[in-house]
Amino acid sequence: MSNKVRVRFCPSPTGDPHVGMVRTALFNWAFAKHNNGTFVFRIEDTDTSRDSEESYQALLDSMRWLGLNWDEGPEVGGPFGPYRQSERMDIYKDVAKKLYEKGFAYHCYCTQEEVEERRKAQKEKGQTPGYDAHCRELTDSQIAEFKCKNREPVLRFRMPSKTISWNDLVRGELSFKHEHIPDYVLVRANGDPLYTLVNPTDDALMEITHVLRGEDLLSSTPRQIALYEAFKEIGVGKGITPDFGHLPYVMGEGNKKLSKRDPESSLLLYRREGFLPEGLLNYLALLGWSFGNDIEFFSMQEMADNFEISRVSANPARFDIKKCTAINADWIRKLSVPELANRMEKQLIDSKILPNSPSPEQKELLISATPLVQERLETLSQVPGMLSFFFVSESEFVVDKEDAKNTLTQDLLPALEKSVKLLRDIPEFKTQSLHDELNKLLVTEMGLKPRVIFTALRVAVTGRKVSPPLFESMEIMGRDKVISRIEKCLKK
RNA sequence: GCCCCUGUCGUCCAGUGGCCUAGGACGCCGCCCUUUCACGGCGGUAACGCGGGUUCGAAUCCCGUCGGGGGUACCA
Repeated sequence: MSNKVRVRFCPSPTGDPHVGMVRTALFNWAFAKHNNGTFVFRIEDTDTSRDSEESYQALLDSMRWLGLNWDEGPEVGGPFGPYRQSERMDIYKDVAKKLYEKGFAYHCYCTQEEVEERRKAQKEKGQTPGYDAHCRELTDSQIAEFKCKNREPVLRFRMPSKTISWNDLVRGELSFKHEHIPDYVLVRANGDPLYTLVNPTDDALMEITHVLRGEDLLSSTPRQIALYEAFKEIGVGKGITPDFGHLPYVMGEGNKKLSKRDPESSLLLYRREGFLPEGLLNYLALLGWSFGNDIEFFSMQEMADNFEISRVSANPARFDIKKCTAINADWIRKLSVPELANRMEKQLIDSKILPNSPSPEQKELLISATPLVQERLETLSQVPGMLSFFFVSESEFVVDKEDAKNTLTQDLLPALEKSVKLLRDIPEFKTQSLHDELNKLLVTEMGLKPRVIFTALRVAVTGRKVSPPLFESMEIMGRDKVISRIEKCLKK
């Protein structure tokens, strides 16, 4: 069991969770499940200036909403905890010390300005800019001199002079020459450990075997691999370097990476807009991965069963809201009626159309209305607009002005009057007989166009041109409500 | 500038030397169904960035070129 797959998802709690992040989490999750491995959830909150408790909570909440359950991590625990980096500072301090003592890292006294200036000079000469190893071999007297100037050193990693290559899980063989990977900072002058140190440290300590992360981390991989080799020497972790796989970007409109700042990248937005976690995840899975056949509609479990990392594409994918919506609509249609009704209920409560605890009658009404809208919903946010007419009281009910224009016209009033009479007398207030009788009266006898008169009735009864099927809606509402609404129109 | 990644319909994905006159999905257009809108059904639209090779044969291999993205931090 020692070669068990262990992967991690390790976001920073800064700002709202976004869809690119979800995609990364999903692929890690699927990879873990597929390989019967462990999915570790770790919080990288070492940057106190940017992290917030609020984001942290939003992160956990989002992961739970999506159903991306973790085997180890916050609130779940596990043998490698704690899983929040802010609680692991002593560990990093210790690793940094070992690195320094064994000569894998050194103190660098250069100021940021000095480094920047030399970088500029390198650029002008057409060289790869980067730290020039200035402080690699300082003498004691040089160090003493810096100390006199009250300079606090940063801790820099001593990159080995060799080409570093690895077989990327999604991109294949990759290699970087040592002159392009300068010595980099592990610990700030003020003592704060950086991502460059804490991320590999925790991966090593948590015995992570596969690192699946965004393409943006691609260029930092060689330095991490070198760090792992040092870890092996100083006994941090089990001495294994994980396999790396770099996932392509999720792009927004145009050609830019979907960043946290883009509103359309916020997971919360999609949640608010009434996307189902199933639908969103299904769509995100398609961004960079496929079964290899033409199947595009699948559950997370099916994805996990079939997830091959080698099938992940390396090219960036644009997030297409239209397709995401289409898949979401498929998922809505796939839900069972009680399940959909349940989710719609939440939506209706949130938009104040239903009270916090709906009455049994309201619940029943919702259940019977659900099949009528199931195939016309794309997102849950459309529910209130489509169903409110069922629930509002007669005094609150209003006909949409725009929709009434050109549909509820003067010349149709006689027909509506006759309809009311018919509705009052019809023995069976059921879909079929309503359809038959109204059709007979209005179309056959009065010679009206079905399209015209039924649209008028629809607007009168539901308040909208677009609504659940008319006769079904009438049956569900019941005789009194239907008649009262038509009469209301007649009075005007 | 330097380094790295990447390049098939508008978008996402399929395609790893002949099954490709390039397939599916979303979008868009048209038709059918129909009491509106949808749903569903049917059909259409539309792509291998470019130039050289290699080969009997290339979207698939090689070289070049152009384009897109990222990195080049005491960010991640």
